Amino acid sequence: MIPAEVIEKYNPTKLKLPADTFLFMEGDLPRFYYQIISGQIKMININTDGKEFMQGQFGGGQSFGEPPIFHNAPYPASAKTVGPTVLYKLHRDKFFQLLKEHPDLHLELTSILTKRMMYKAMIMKEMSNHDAQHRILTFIDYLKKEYGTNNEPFLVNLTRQQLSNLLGIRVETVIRTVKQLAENGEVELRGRKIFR
Amino acid sequence: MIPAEVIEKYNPTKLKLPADTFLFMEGDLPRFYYQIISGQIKMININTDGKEFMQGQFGGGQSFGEPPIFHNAPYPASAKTVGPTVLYKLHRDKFFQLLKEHPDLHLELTSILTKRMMYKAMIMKEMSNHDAQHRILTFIDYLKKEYGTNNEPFLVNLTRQQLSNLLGIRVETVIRTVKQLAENGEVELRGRKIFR
DNA sequence: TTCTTAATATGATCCATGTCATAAACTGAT
DNA sequence: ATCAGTTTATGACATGGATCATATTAAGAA
Repeated sequence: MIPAEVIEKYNPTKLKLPADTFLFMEGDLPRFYYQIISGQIKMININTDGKEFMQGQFGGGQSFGEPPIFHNAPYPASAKTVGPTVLYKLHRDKFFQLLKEHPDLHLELTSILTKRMMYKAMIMKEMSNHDAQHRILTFIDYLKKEYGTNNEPFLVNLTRQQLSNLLGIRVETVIRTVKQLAENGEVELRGRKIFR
Repeated sequence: MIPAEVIEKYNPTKLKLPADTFLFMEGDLPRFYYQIISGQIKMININTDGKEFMQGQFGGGQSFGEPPIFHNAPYPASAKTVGPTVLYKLHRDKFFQLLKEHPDLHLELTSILTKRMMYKAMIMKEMSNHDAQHRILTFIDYLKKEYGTNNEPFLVNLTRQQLSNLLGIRVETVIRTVKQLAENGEVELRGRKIFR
């Protein structure tokens, strides 16, 4: 999001992390702005019973975990690398300075944050709807609208396990519900891949 | 949020609405920035079965419904007045101009948006936790931390119906669960009022 | 005050999803 | 090619919250 040549003027640290490593934990206080150079980060909550709920996932060029920086509030979720990941780590003070000196980038950040808010609003709405078919279908439609091209059958490039983590539904339920959706003709299964 | 003297330089309209009036509906495209002068607005989703889920509620001085403006995306929820409400209505183009000309207010907006994001993250986490007691208790603790003073017993100034709408739990369940929480000693009931 | 509406309350019943167990299919690493 | 870990799959069963019905209490309007 922040161009490399800009962020590097503010003396960020570069961080290299192996796969499946926690960068920070839910409850930690934020001190840095993070931006991914390569790799992926997921923000997750772990329930009391050890089940994972994914708040979001971010890849190359994307930043994450900004909201608590603005309030010195504890992180609402933990950040974990998905694969080997390299990222910029910029102290919050410098981050604020950067925003101040680059109004255009500040506006871009606002744009990104509002997009994530709309995503969260959608998920919350679906979660308040206790119908698994509806939840999964709406989510797939969101993905299609967001990442799909034209009217081609759209490949849902997520495992059932991931859908489970993203929607807060148990994986067995996802498996059975996807099967139902295929029987209804709402989605198409090619092998195990889900299309819509 | 935006001081009256600033916003008025951008020629906003003033809108007076009676109670229980929809300002815009889920799915509508956004054209204006809204800021409440007096009264209250709630942002809600209505499920297929007519049940209401509240995304947020806003009062005097607060703005709402900004995220879609940044993307020309449909509102993820409807806005409805709670009581008689007066608000500023500013065209999006002028709103962006205002942000550009007032970096301090832009930063304040970012701060407000990130706070709401953290709220949503918390609710999502709780919603992925299928335990009613936990959900209600965590929510009350959030309110206490946010609005409570010191260590005084904190009055949860919401009806069980409102808790139901905010958490996506049926009102009967809220009633029964609050009763359980009182029996556990987790909350105190004075009459029907909930304290913690 | 009276009327109307919303909130609270409680019991009975239902059912979709969670839970648990087990196994096969797949994937990636060594 | 082999092994370990993950994903998908399926059945049996349990259960917490949803639903439905009904009644009481409280709050706000006329």
